[in-house]
Amino acid sequence: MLEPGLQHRFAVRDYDLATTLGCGQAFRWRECGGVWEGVVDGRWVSLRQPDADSILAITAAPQADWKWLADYLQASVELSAVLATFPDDAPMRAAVAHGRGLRLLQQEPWECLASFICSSTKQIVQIQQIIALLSERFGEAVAVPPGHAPAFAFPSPERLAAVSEAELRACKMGFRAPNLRNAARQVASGALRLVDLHSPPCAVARAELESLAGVGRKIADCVLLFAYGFQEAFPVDVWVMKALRQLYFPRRRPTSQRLRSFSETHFGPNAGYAQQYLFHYMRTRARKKK
DNA sequence: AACCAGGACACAA
DNA sequence: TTGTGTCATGGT
Repeated sequence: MLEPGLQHRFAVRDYDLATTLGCGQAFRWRECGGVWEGVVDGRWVSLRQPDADSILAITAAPQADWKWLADYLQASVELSAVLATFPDDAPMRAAVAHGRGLRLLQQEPWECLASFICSSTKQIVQIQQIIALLSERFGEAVAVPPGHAPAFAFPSPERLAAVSEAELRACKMGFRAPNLRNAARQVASGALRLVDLHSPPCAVARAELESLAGVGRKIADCVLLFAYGFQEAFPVDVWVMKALRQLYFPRRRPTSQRLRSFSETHFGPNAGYAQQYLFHYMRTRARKKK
């Protein structure tokens, strides 16, 4: 039996852990035989879902409380209430049926911002590789179970601000390196205060993020949605663009203006959540028809 | 072996 | 306002 404090059971409903951790919103999870290992807020953690009603967490160090992980997993969010706000149309029904139990996580803002700065025109497996290299090389070692391979926290903005562009490029991020370095400097210096982006309206927080080089509408929306919980943020990447064109405007040629206004009005107050279902659907449905 | 990937940006028309 | 080239790297 494990020491008390090293394990915890979260009671969940309508929660699919594998889909949630593997759907491309977070990049630090590795799955092995149904067990997912990752580092959240500098804590090594392994997760598994033995049955529909529970998620079991194991950590390497005793936890006084588990709020940090409950918040990250959004375990107490009533998913049915979210789904009820989605438009009742054929594409959305198909996407929801395909991604049962998919949840949005609540990630740490700096890690989320840095990760998505590295994400542009990269496949998810490559993003995972970049983030793994960054963490191994520049992150602090964290406590792991006895005999377990070492694990590392996501590197702080202060640490990354002190890393050379060449060292960042060596993590395979290519032309994104100067953008990450600049963002780290802005955050480390206090010029950009990420903690202050929780309070203002979404559009104001978005403008702050977009002031960074290499951060446009899409990456800003990912951070607004995945880290700050702005449910109206609707990141449009190549897959979601494909969903809009193929599923909602087949055999038409909508202007980009039209697509934008459509995506801003059609999906309701939890548009960002709906977006993640469309993204996952387009990316993983049978044989990934391109 | 081409084509594409959770883009952003400067610049052209 | 919309279209095109560029950036770096590797999966499919």
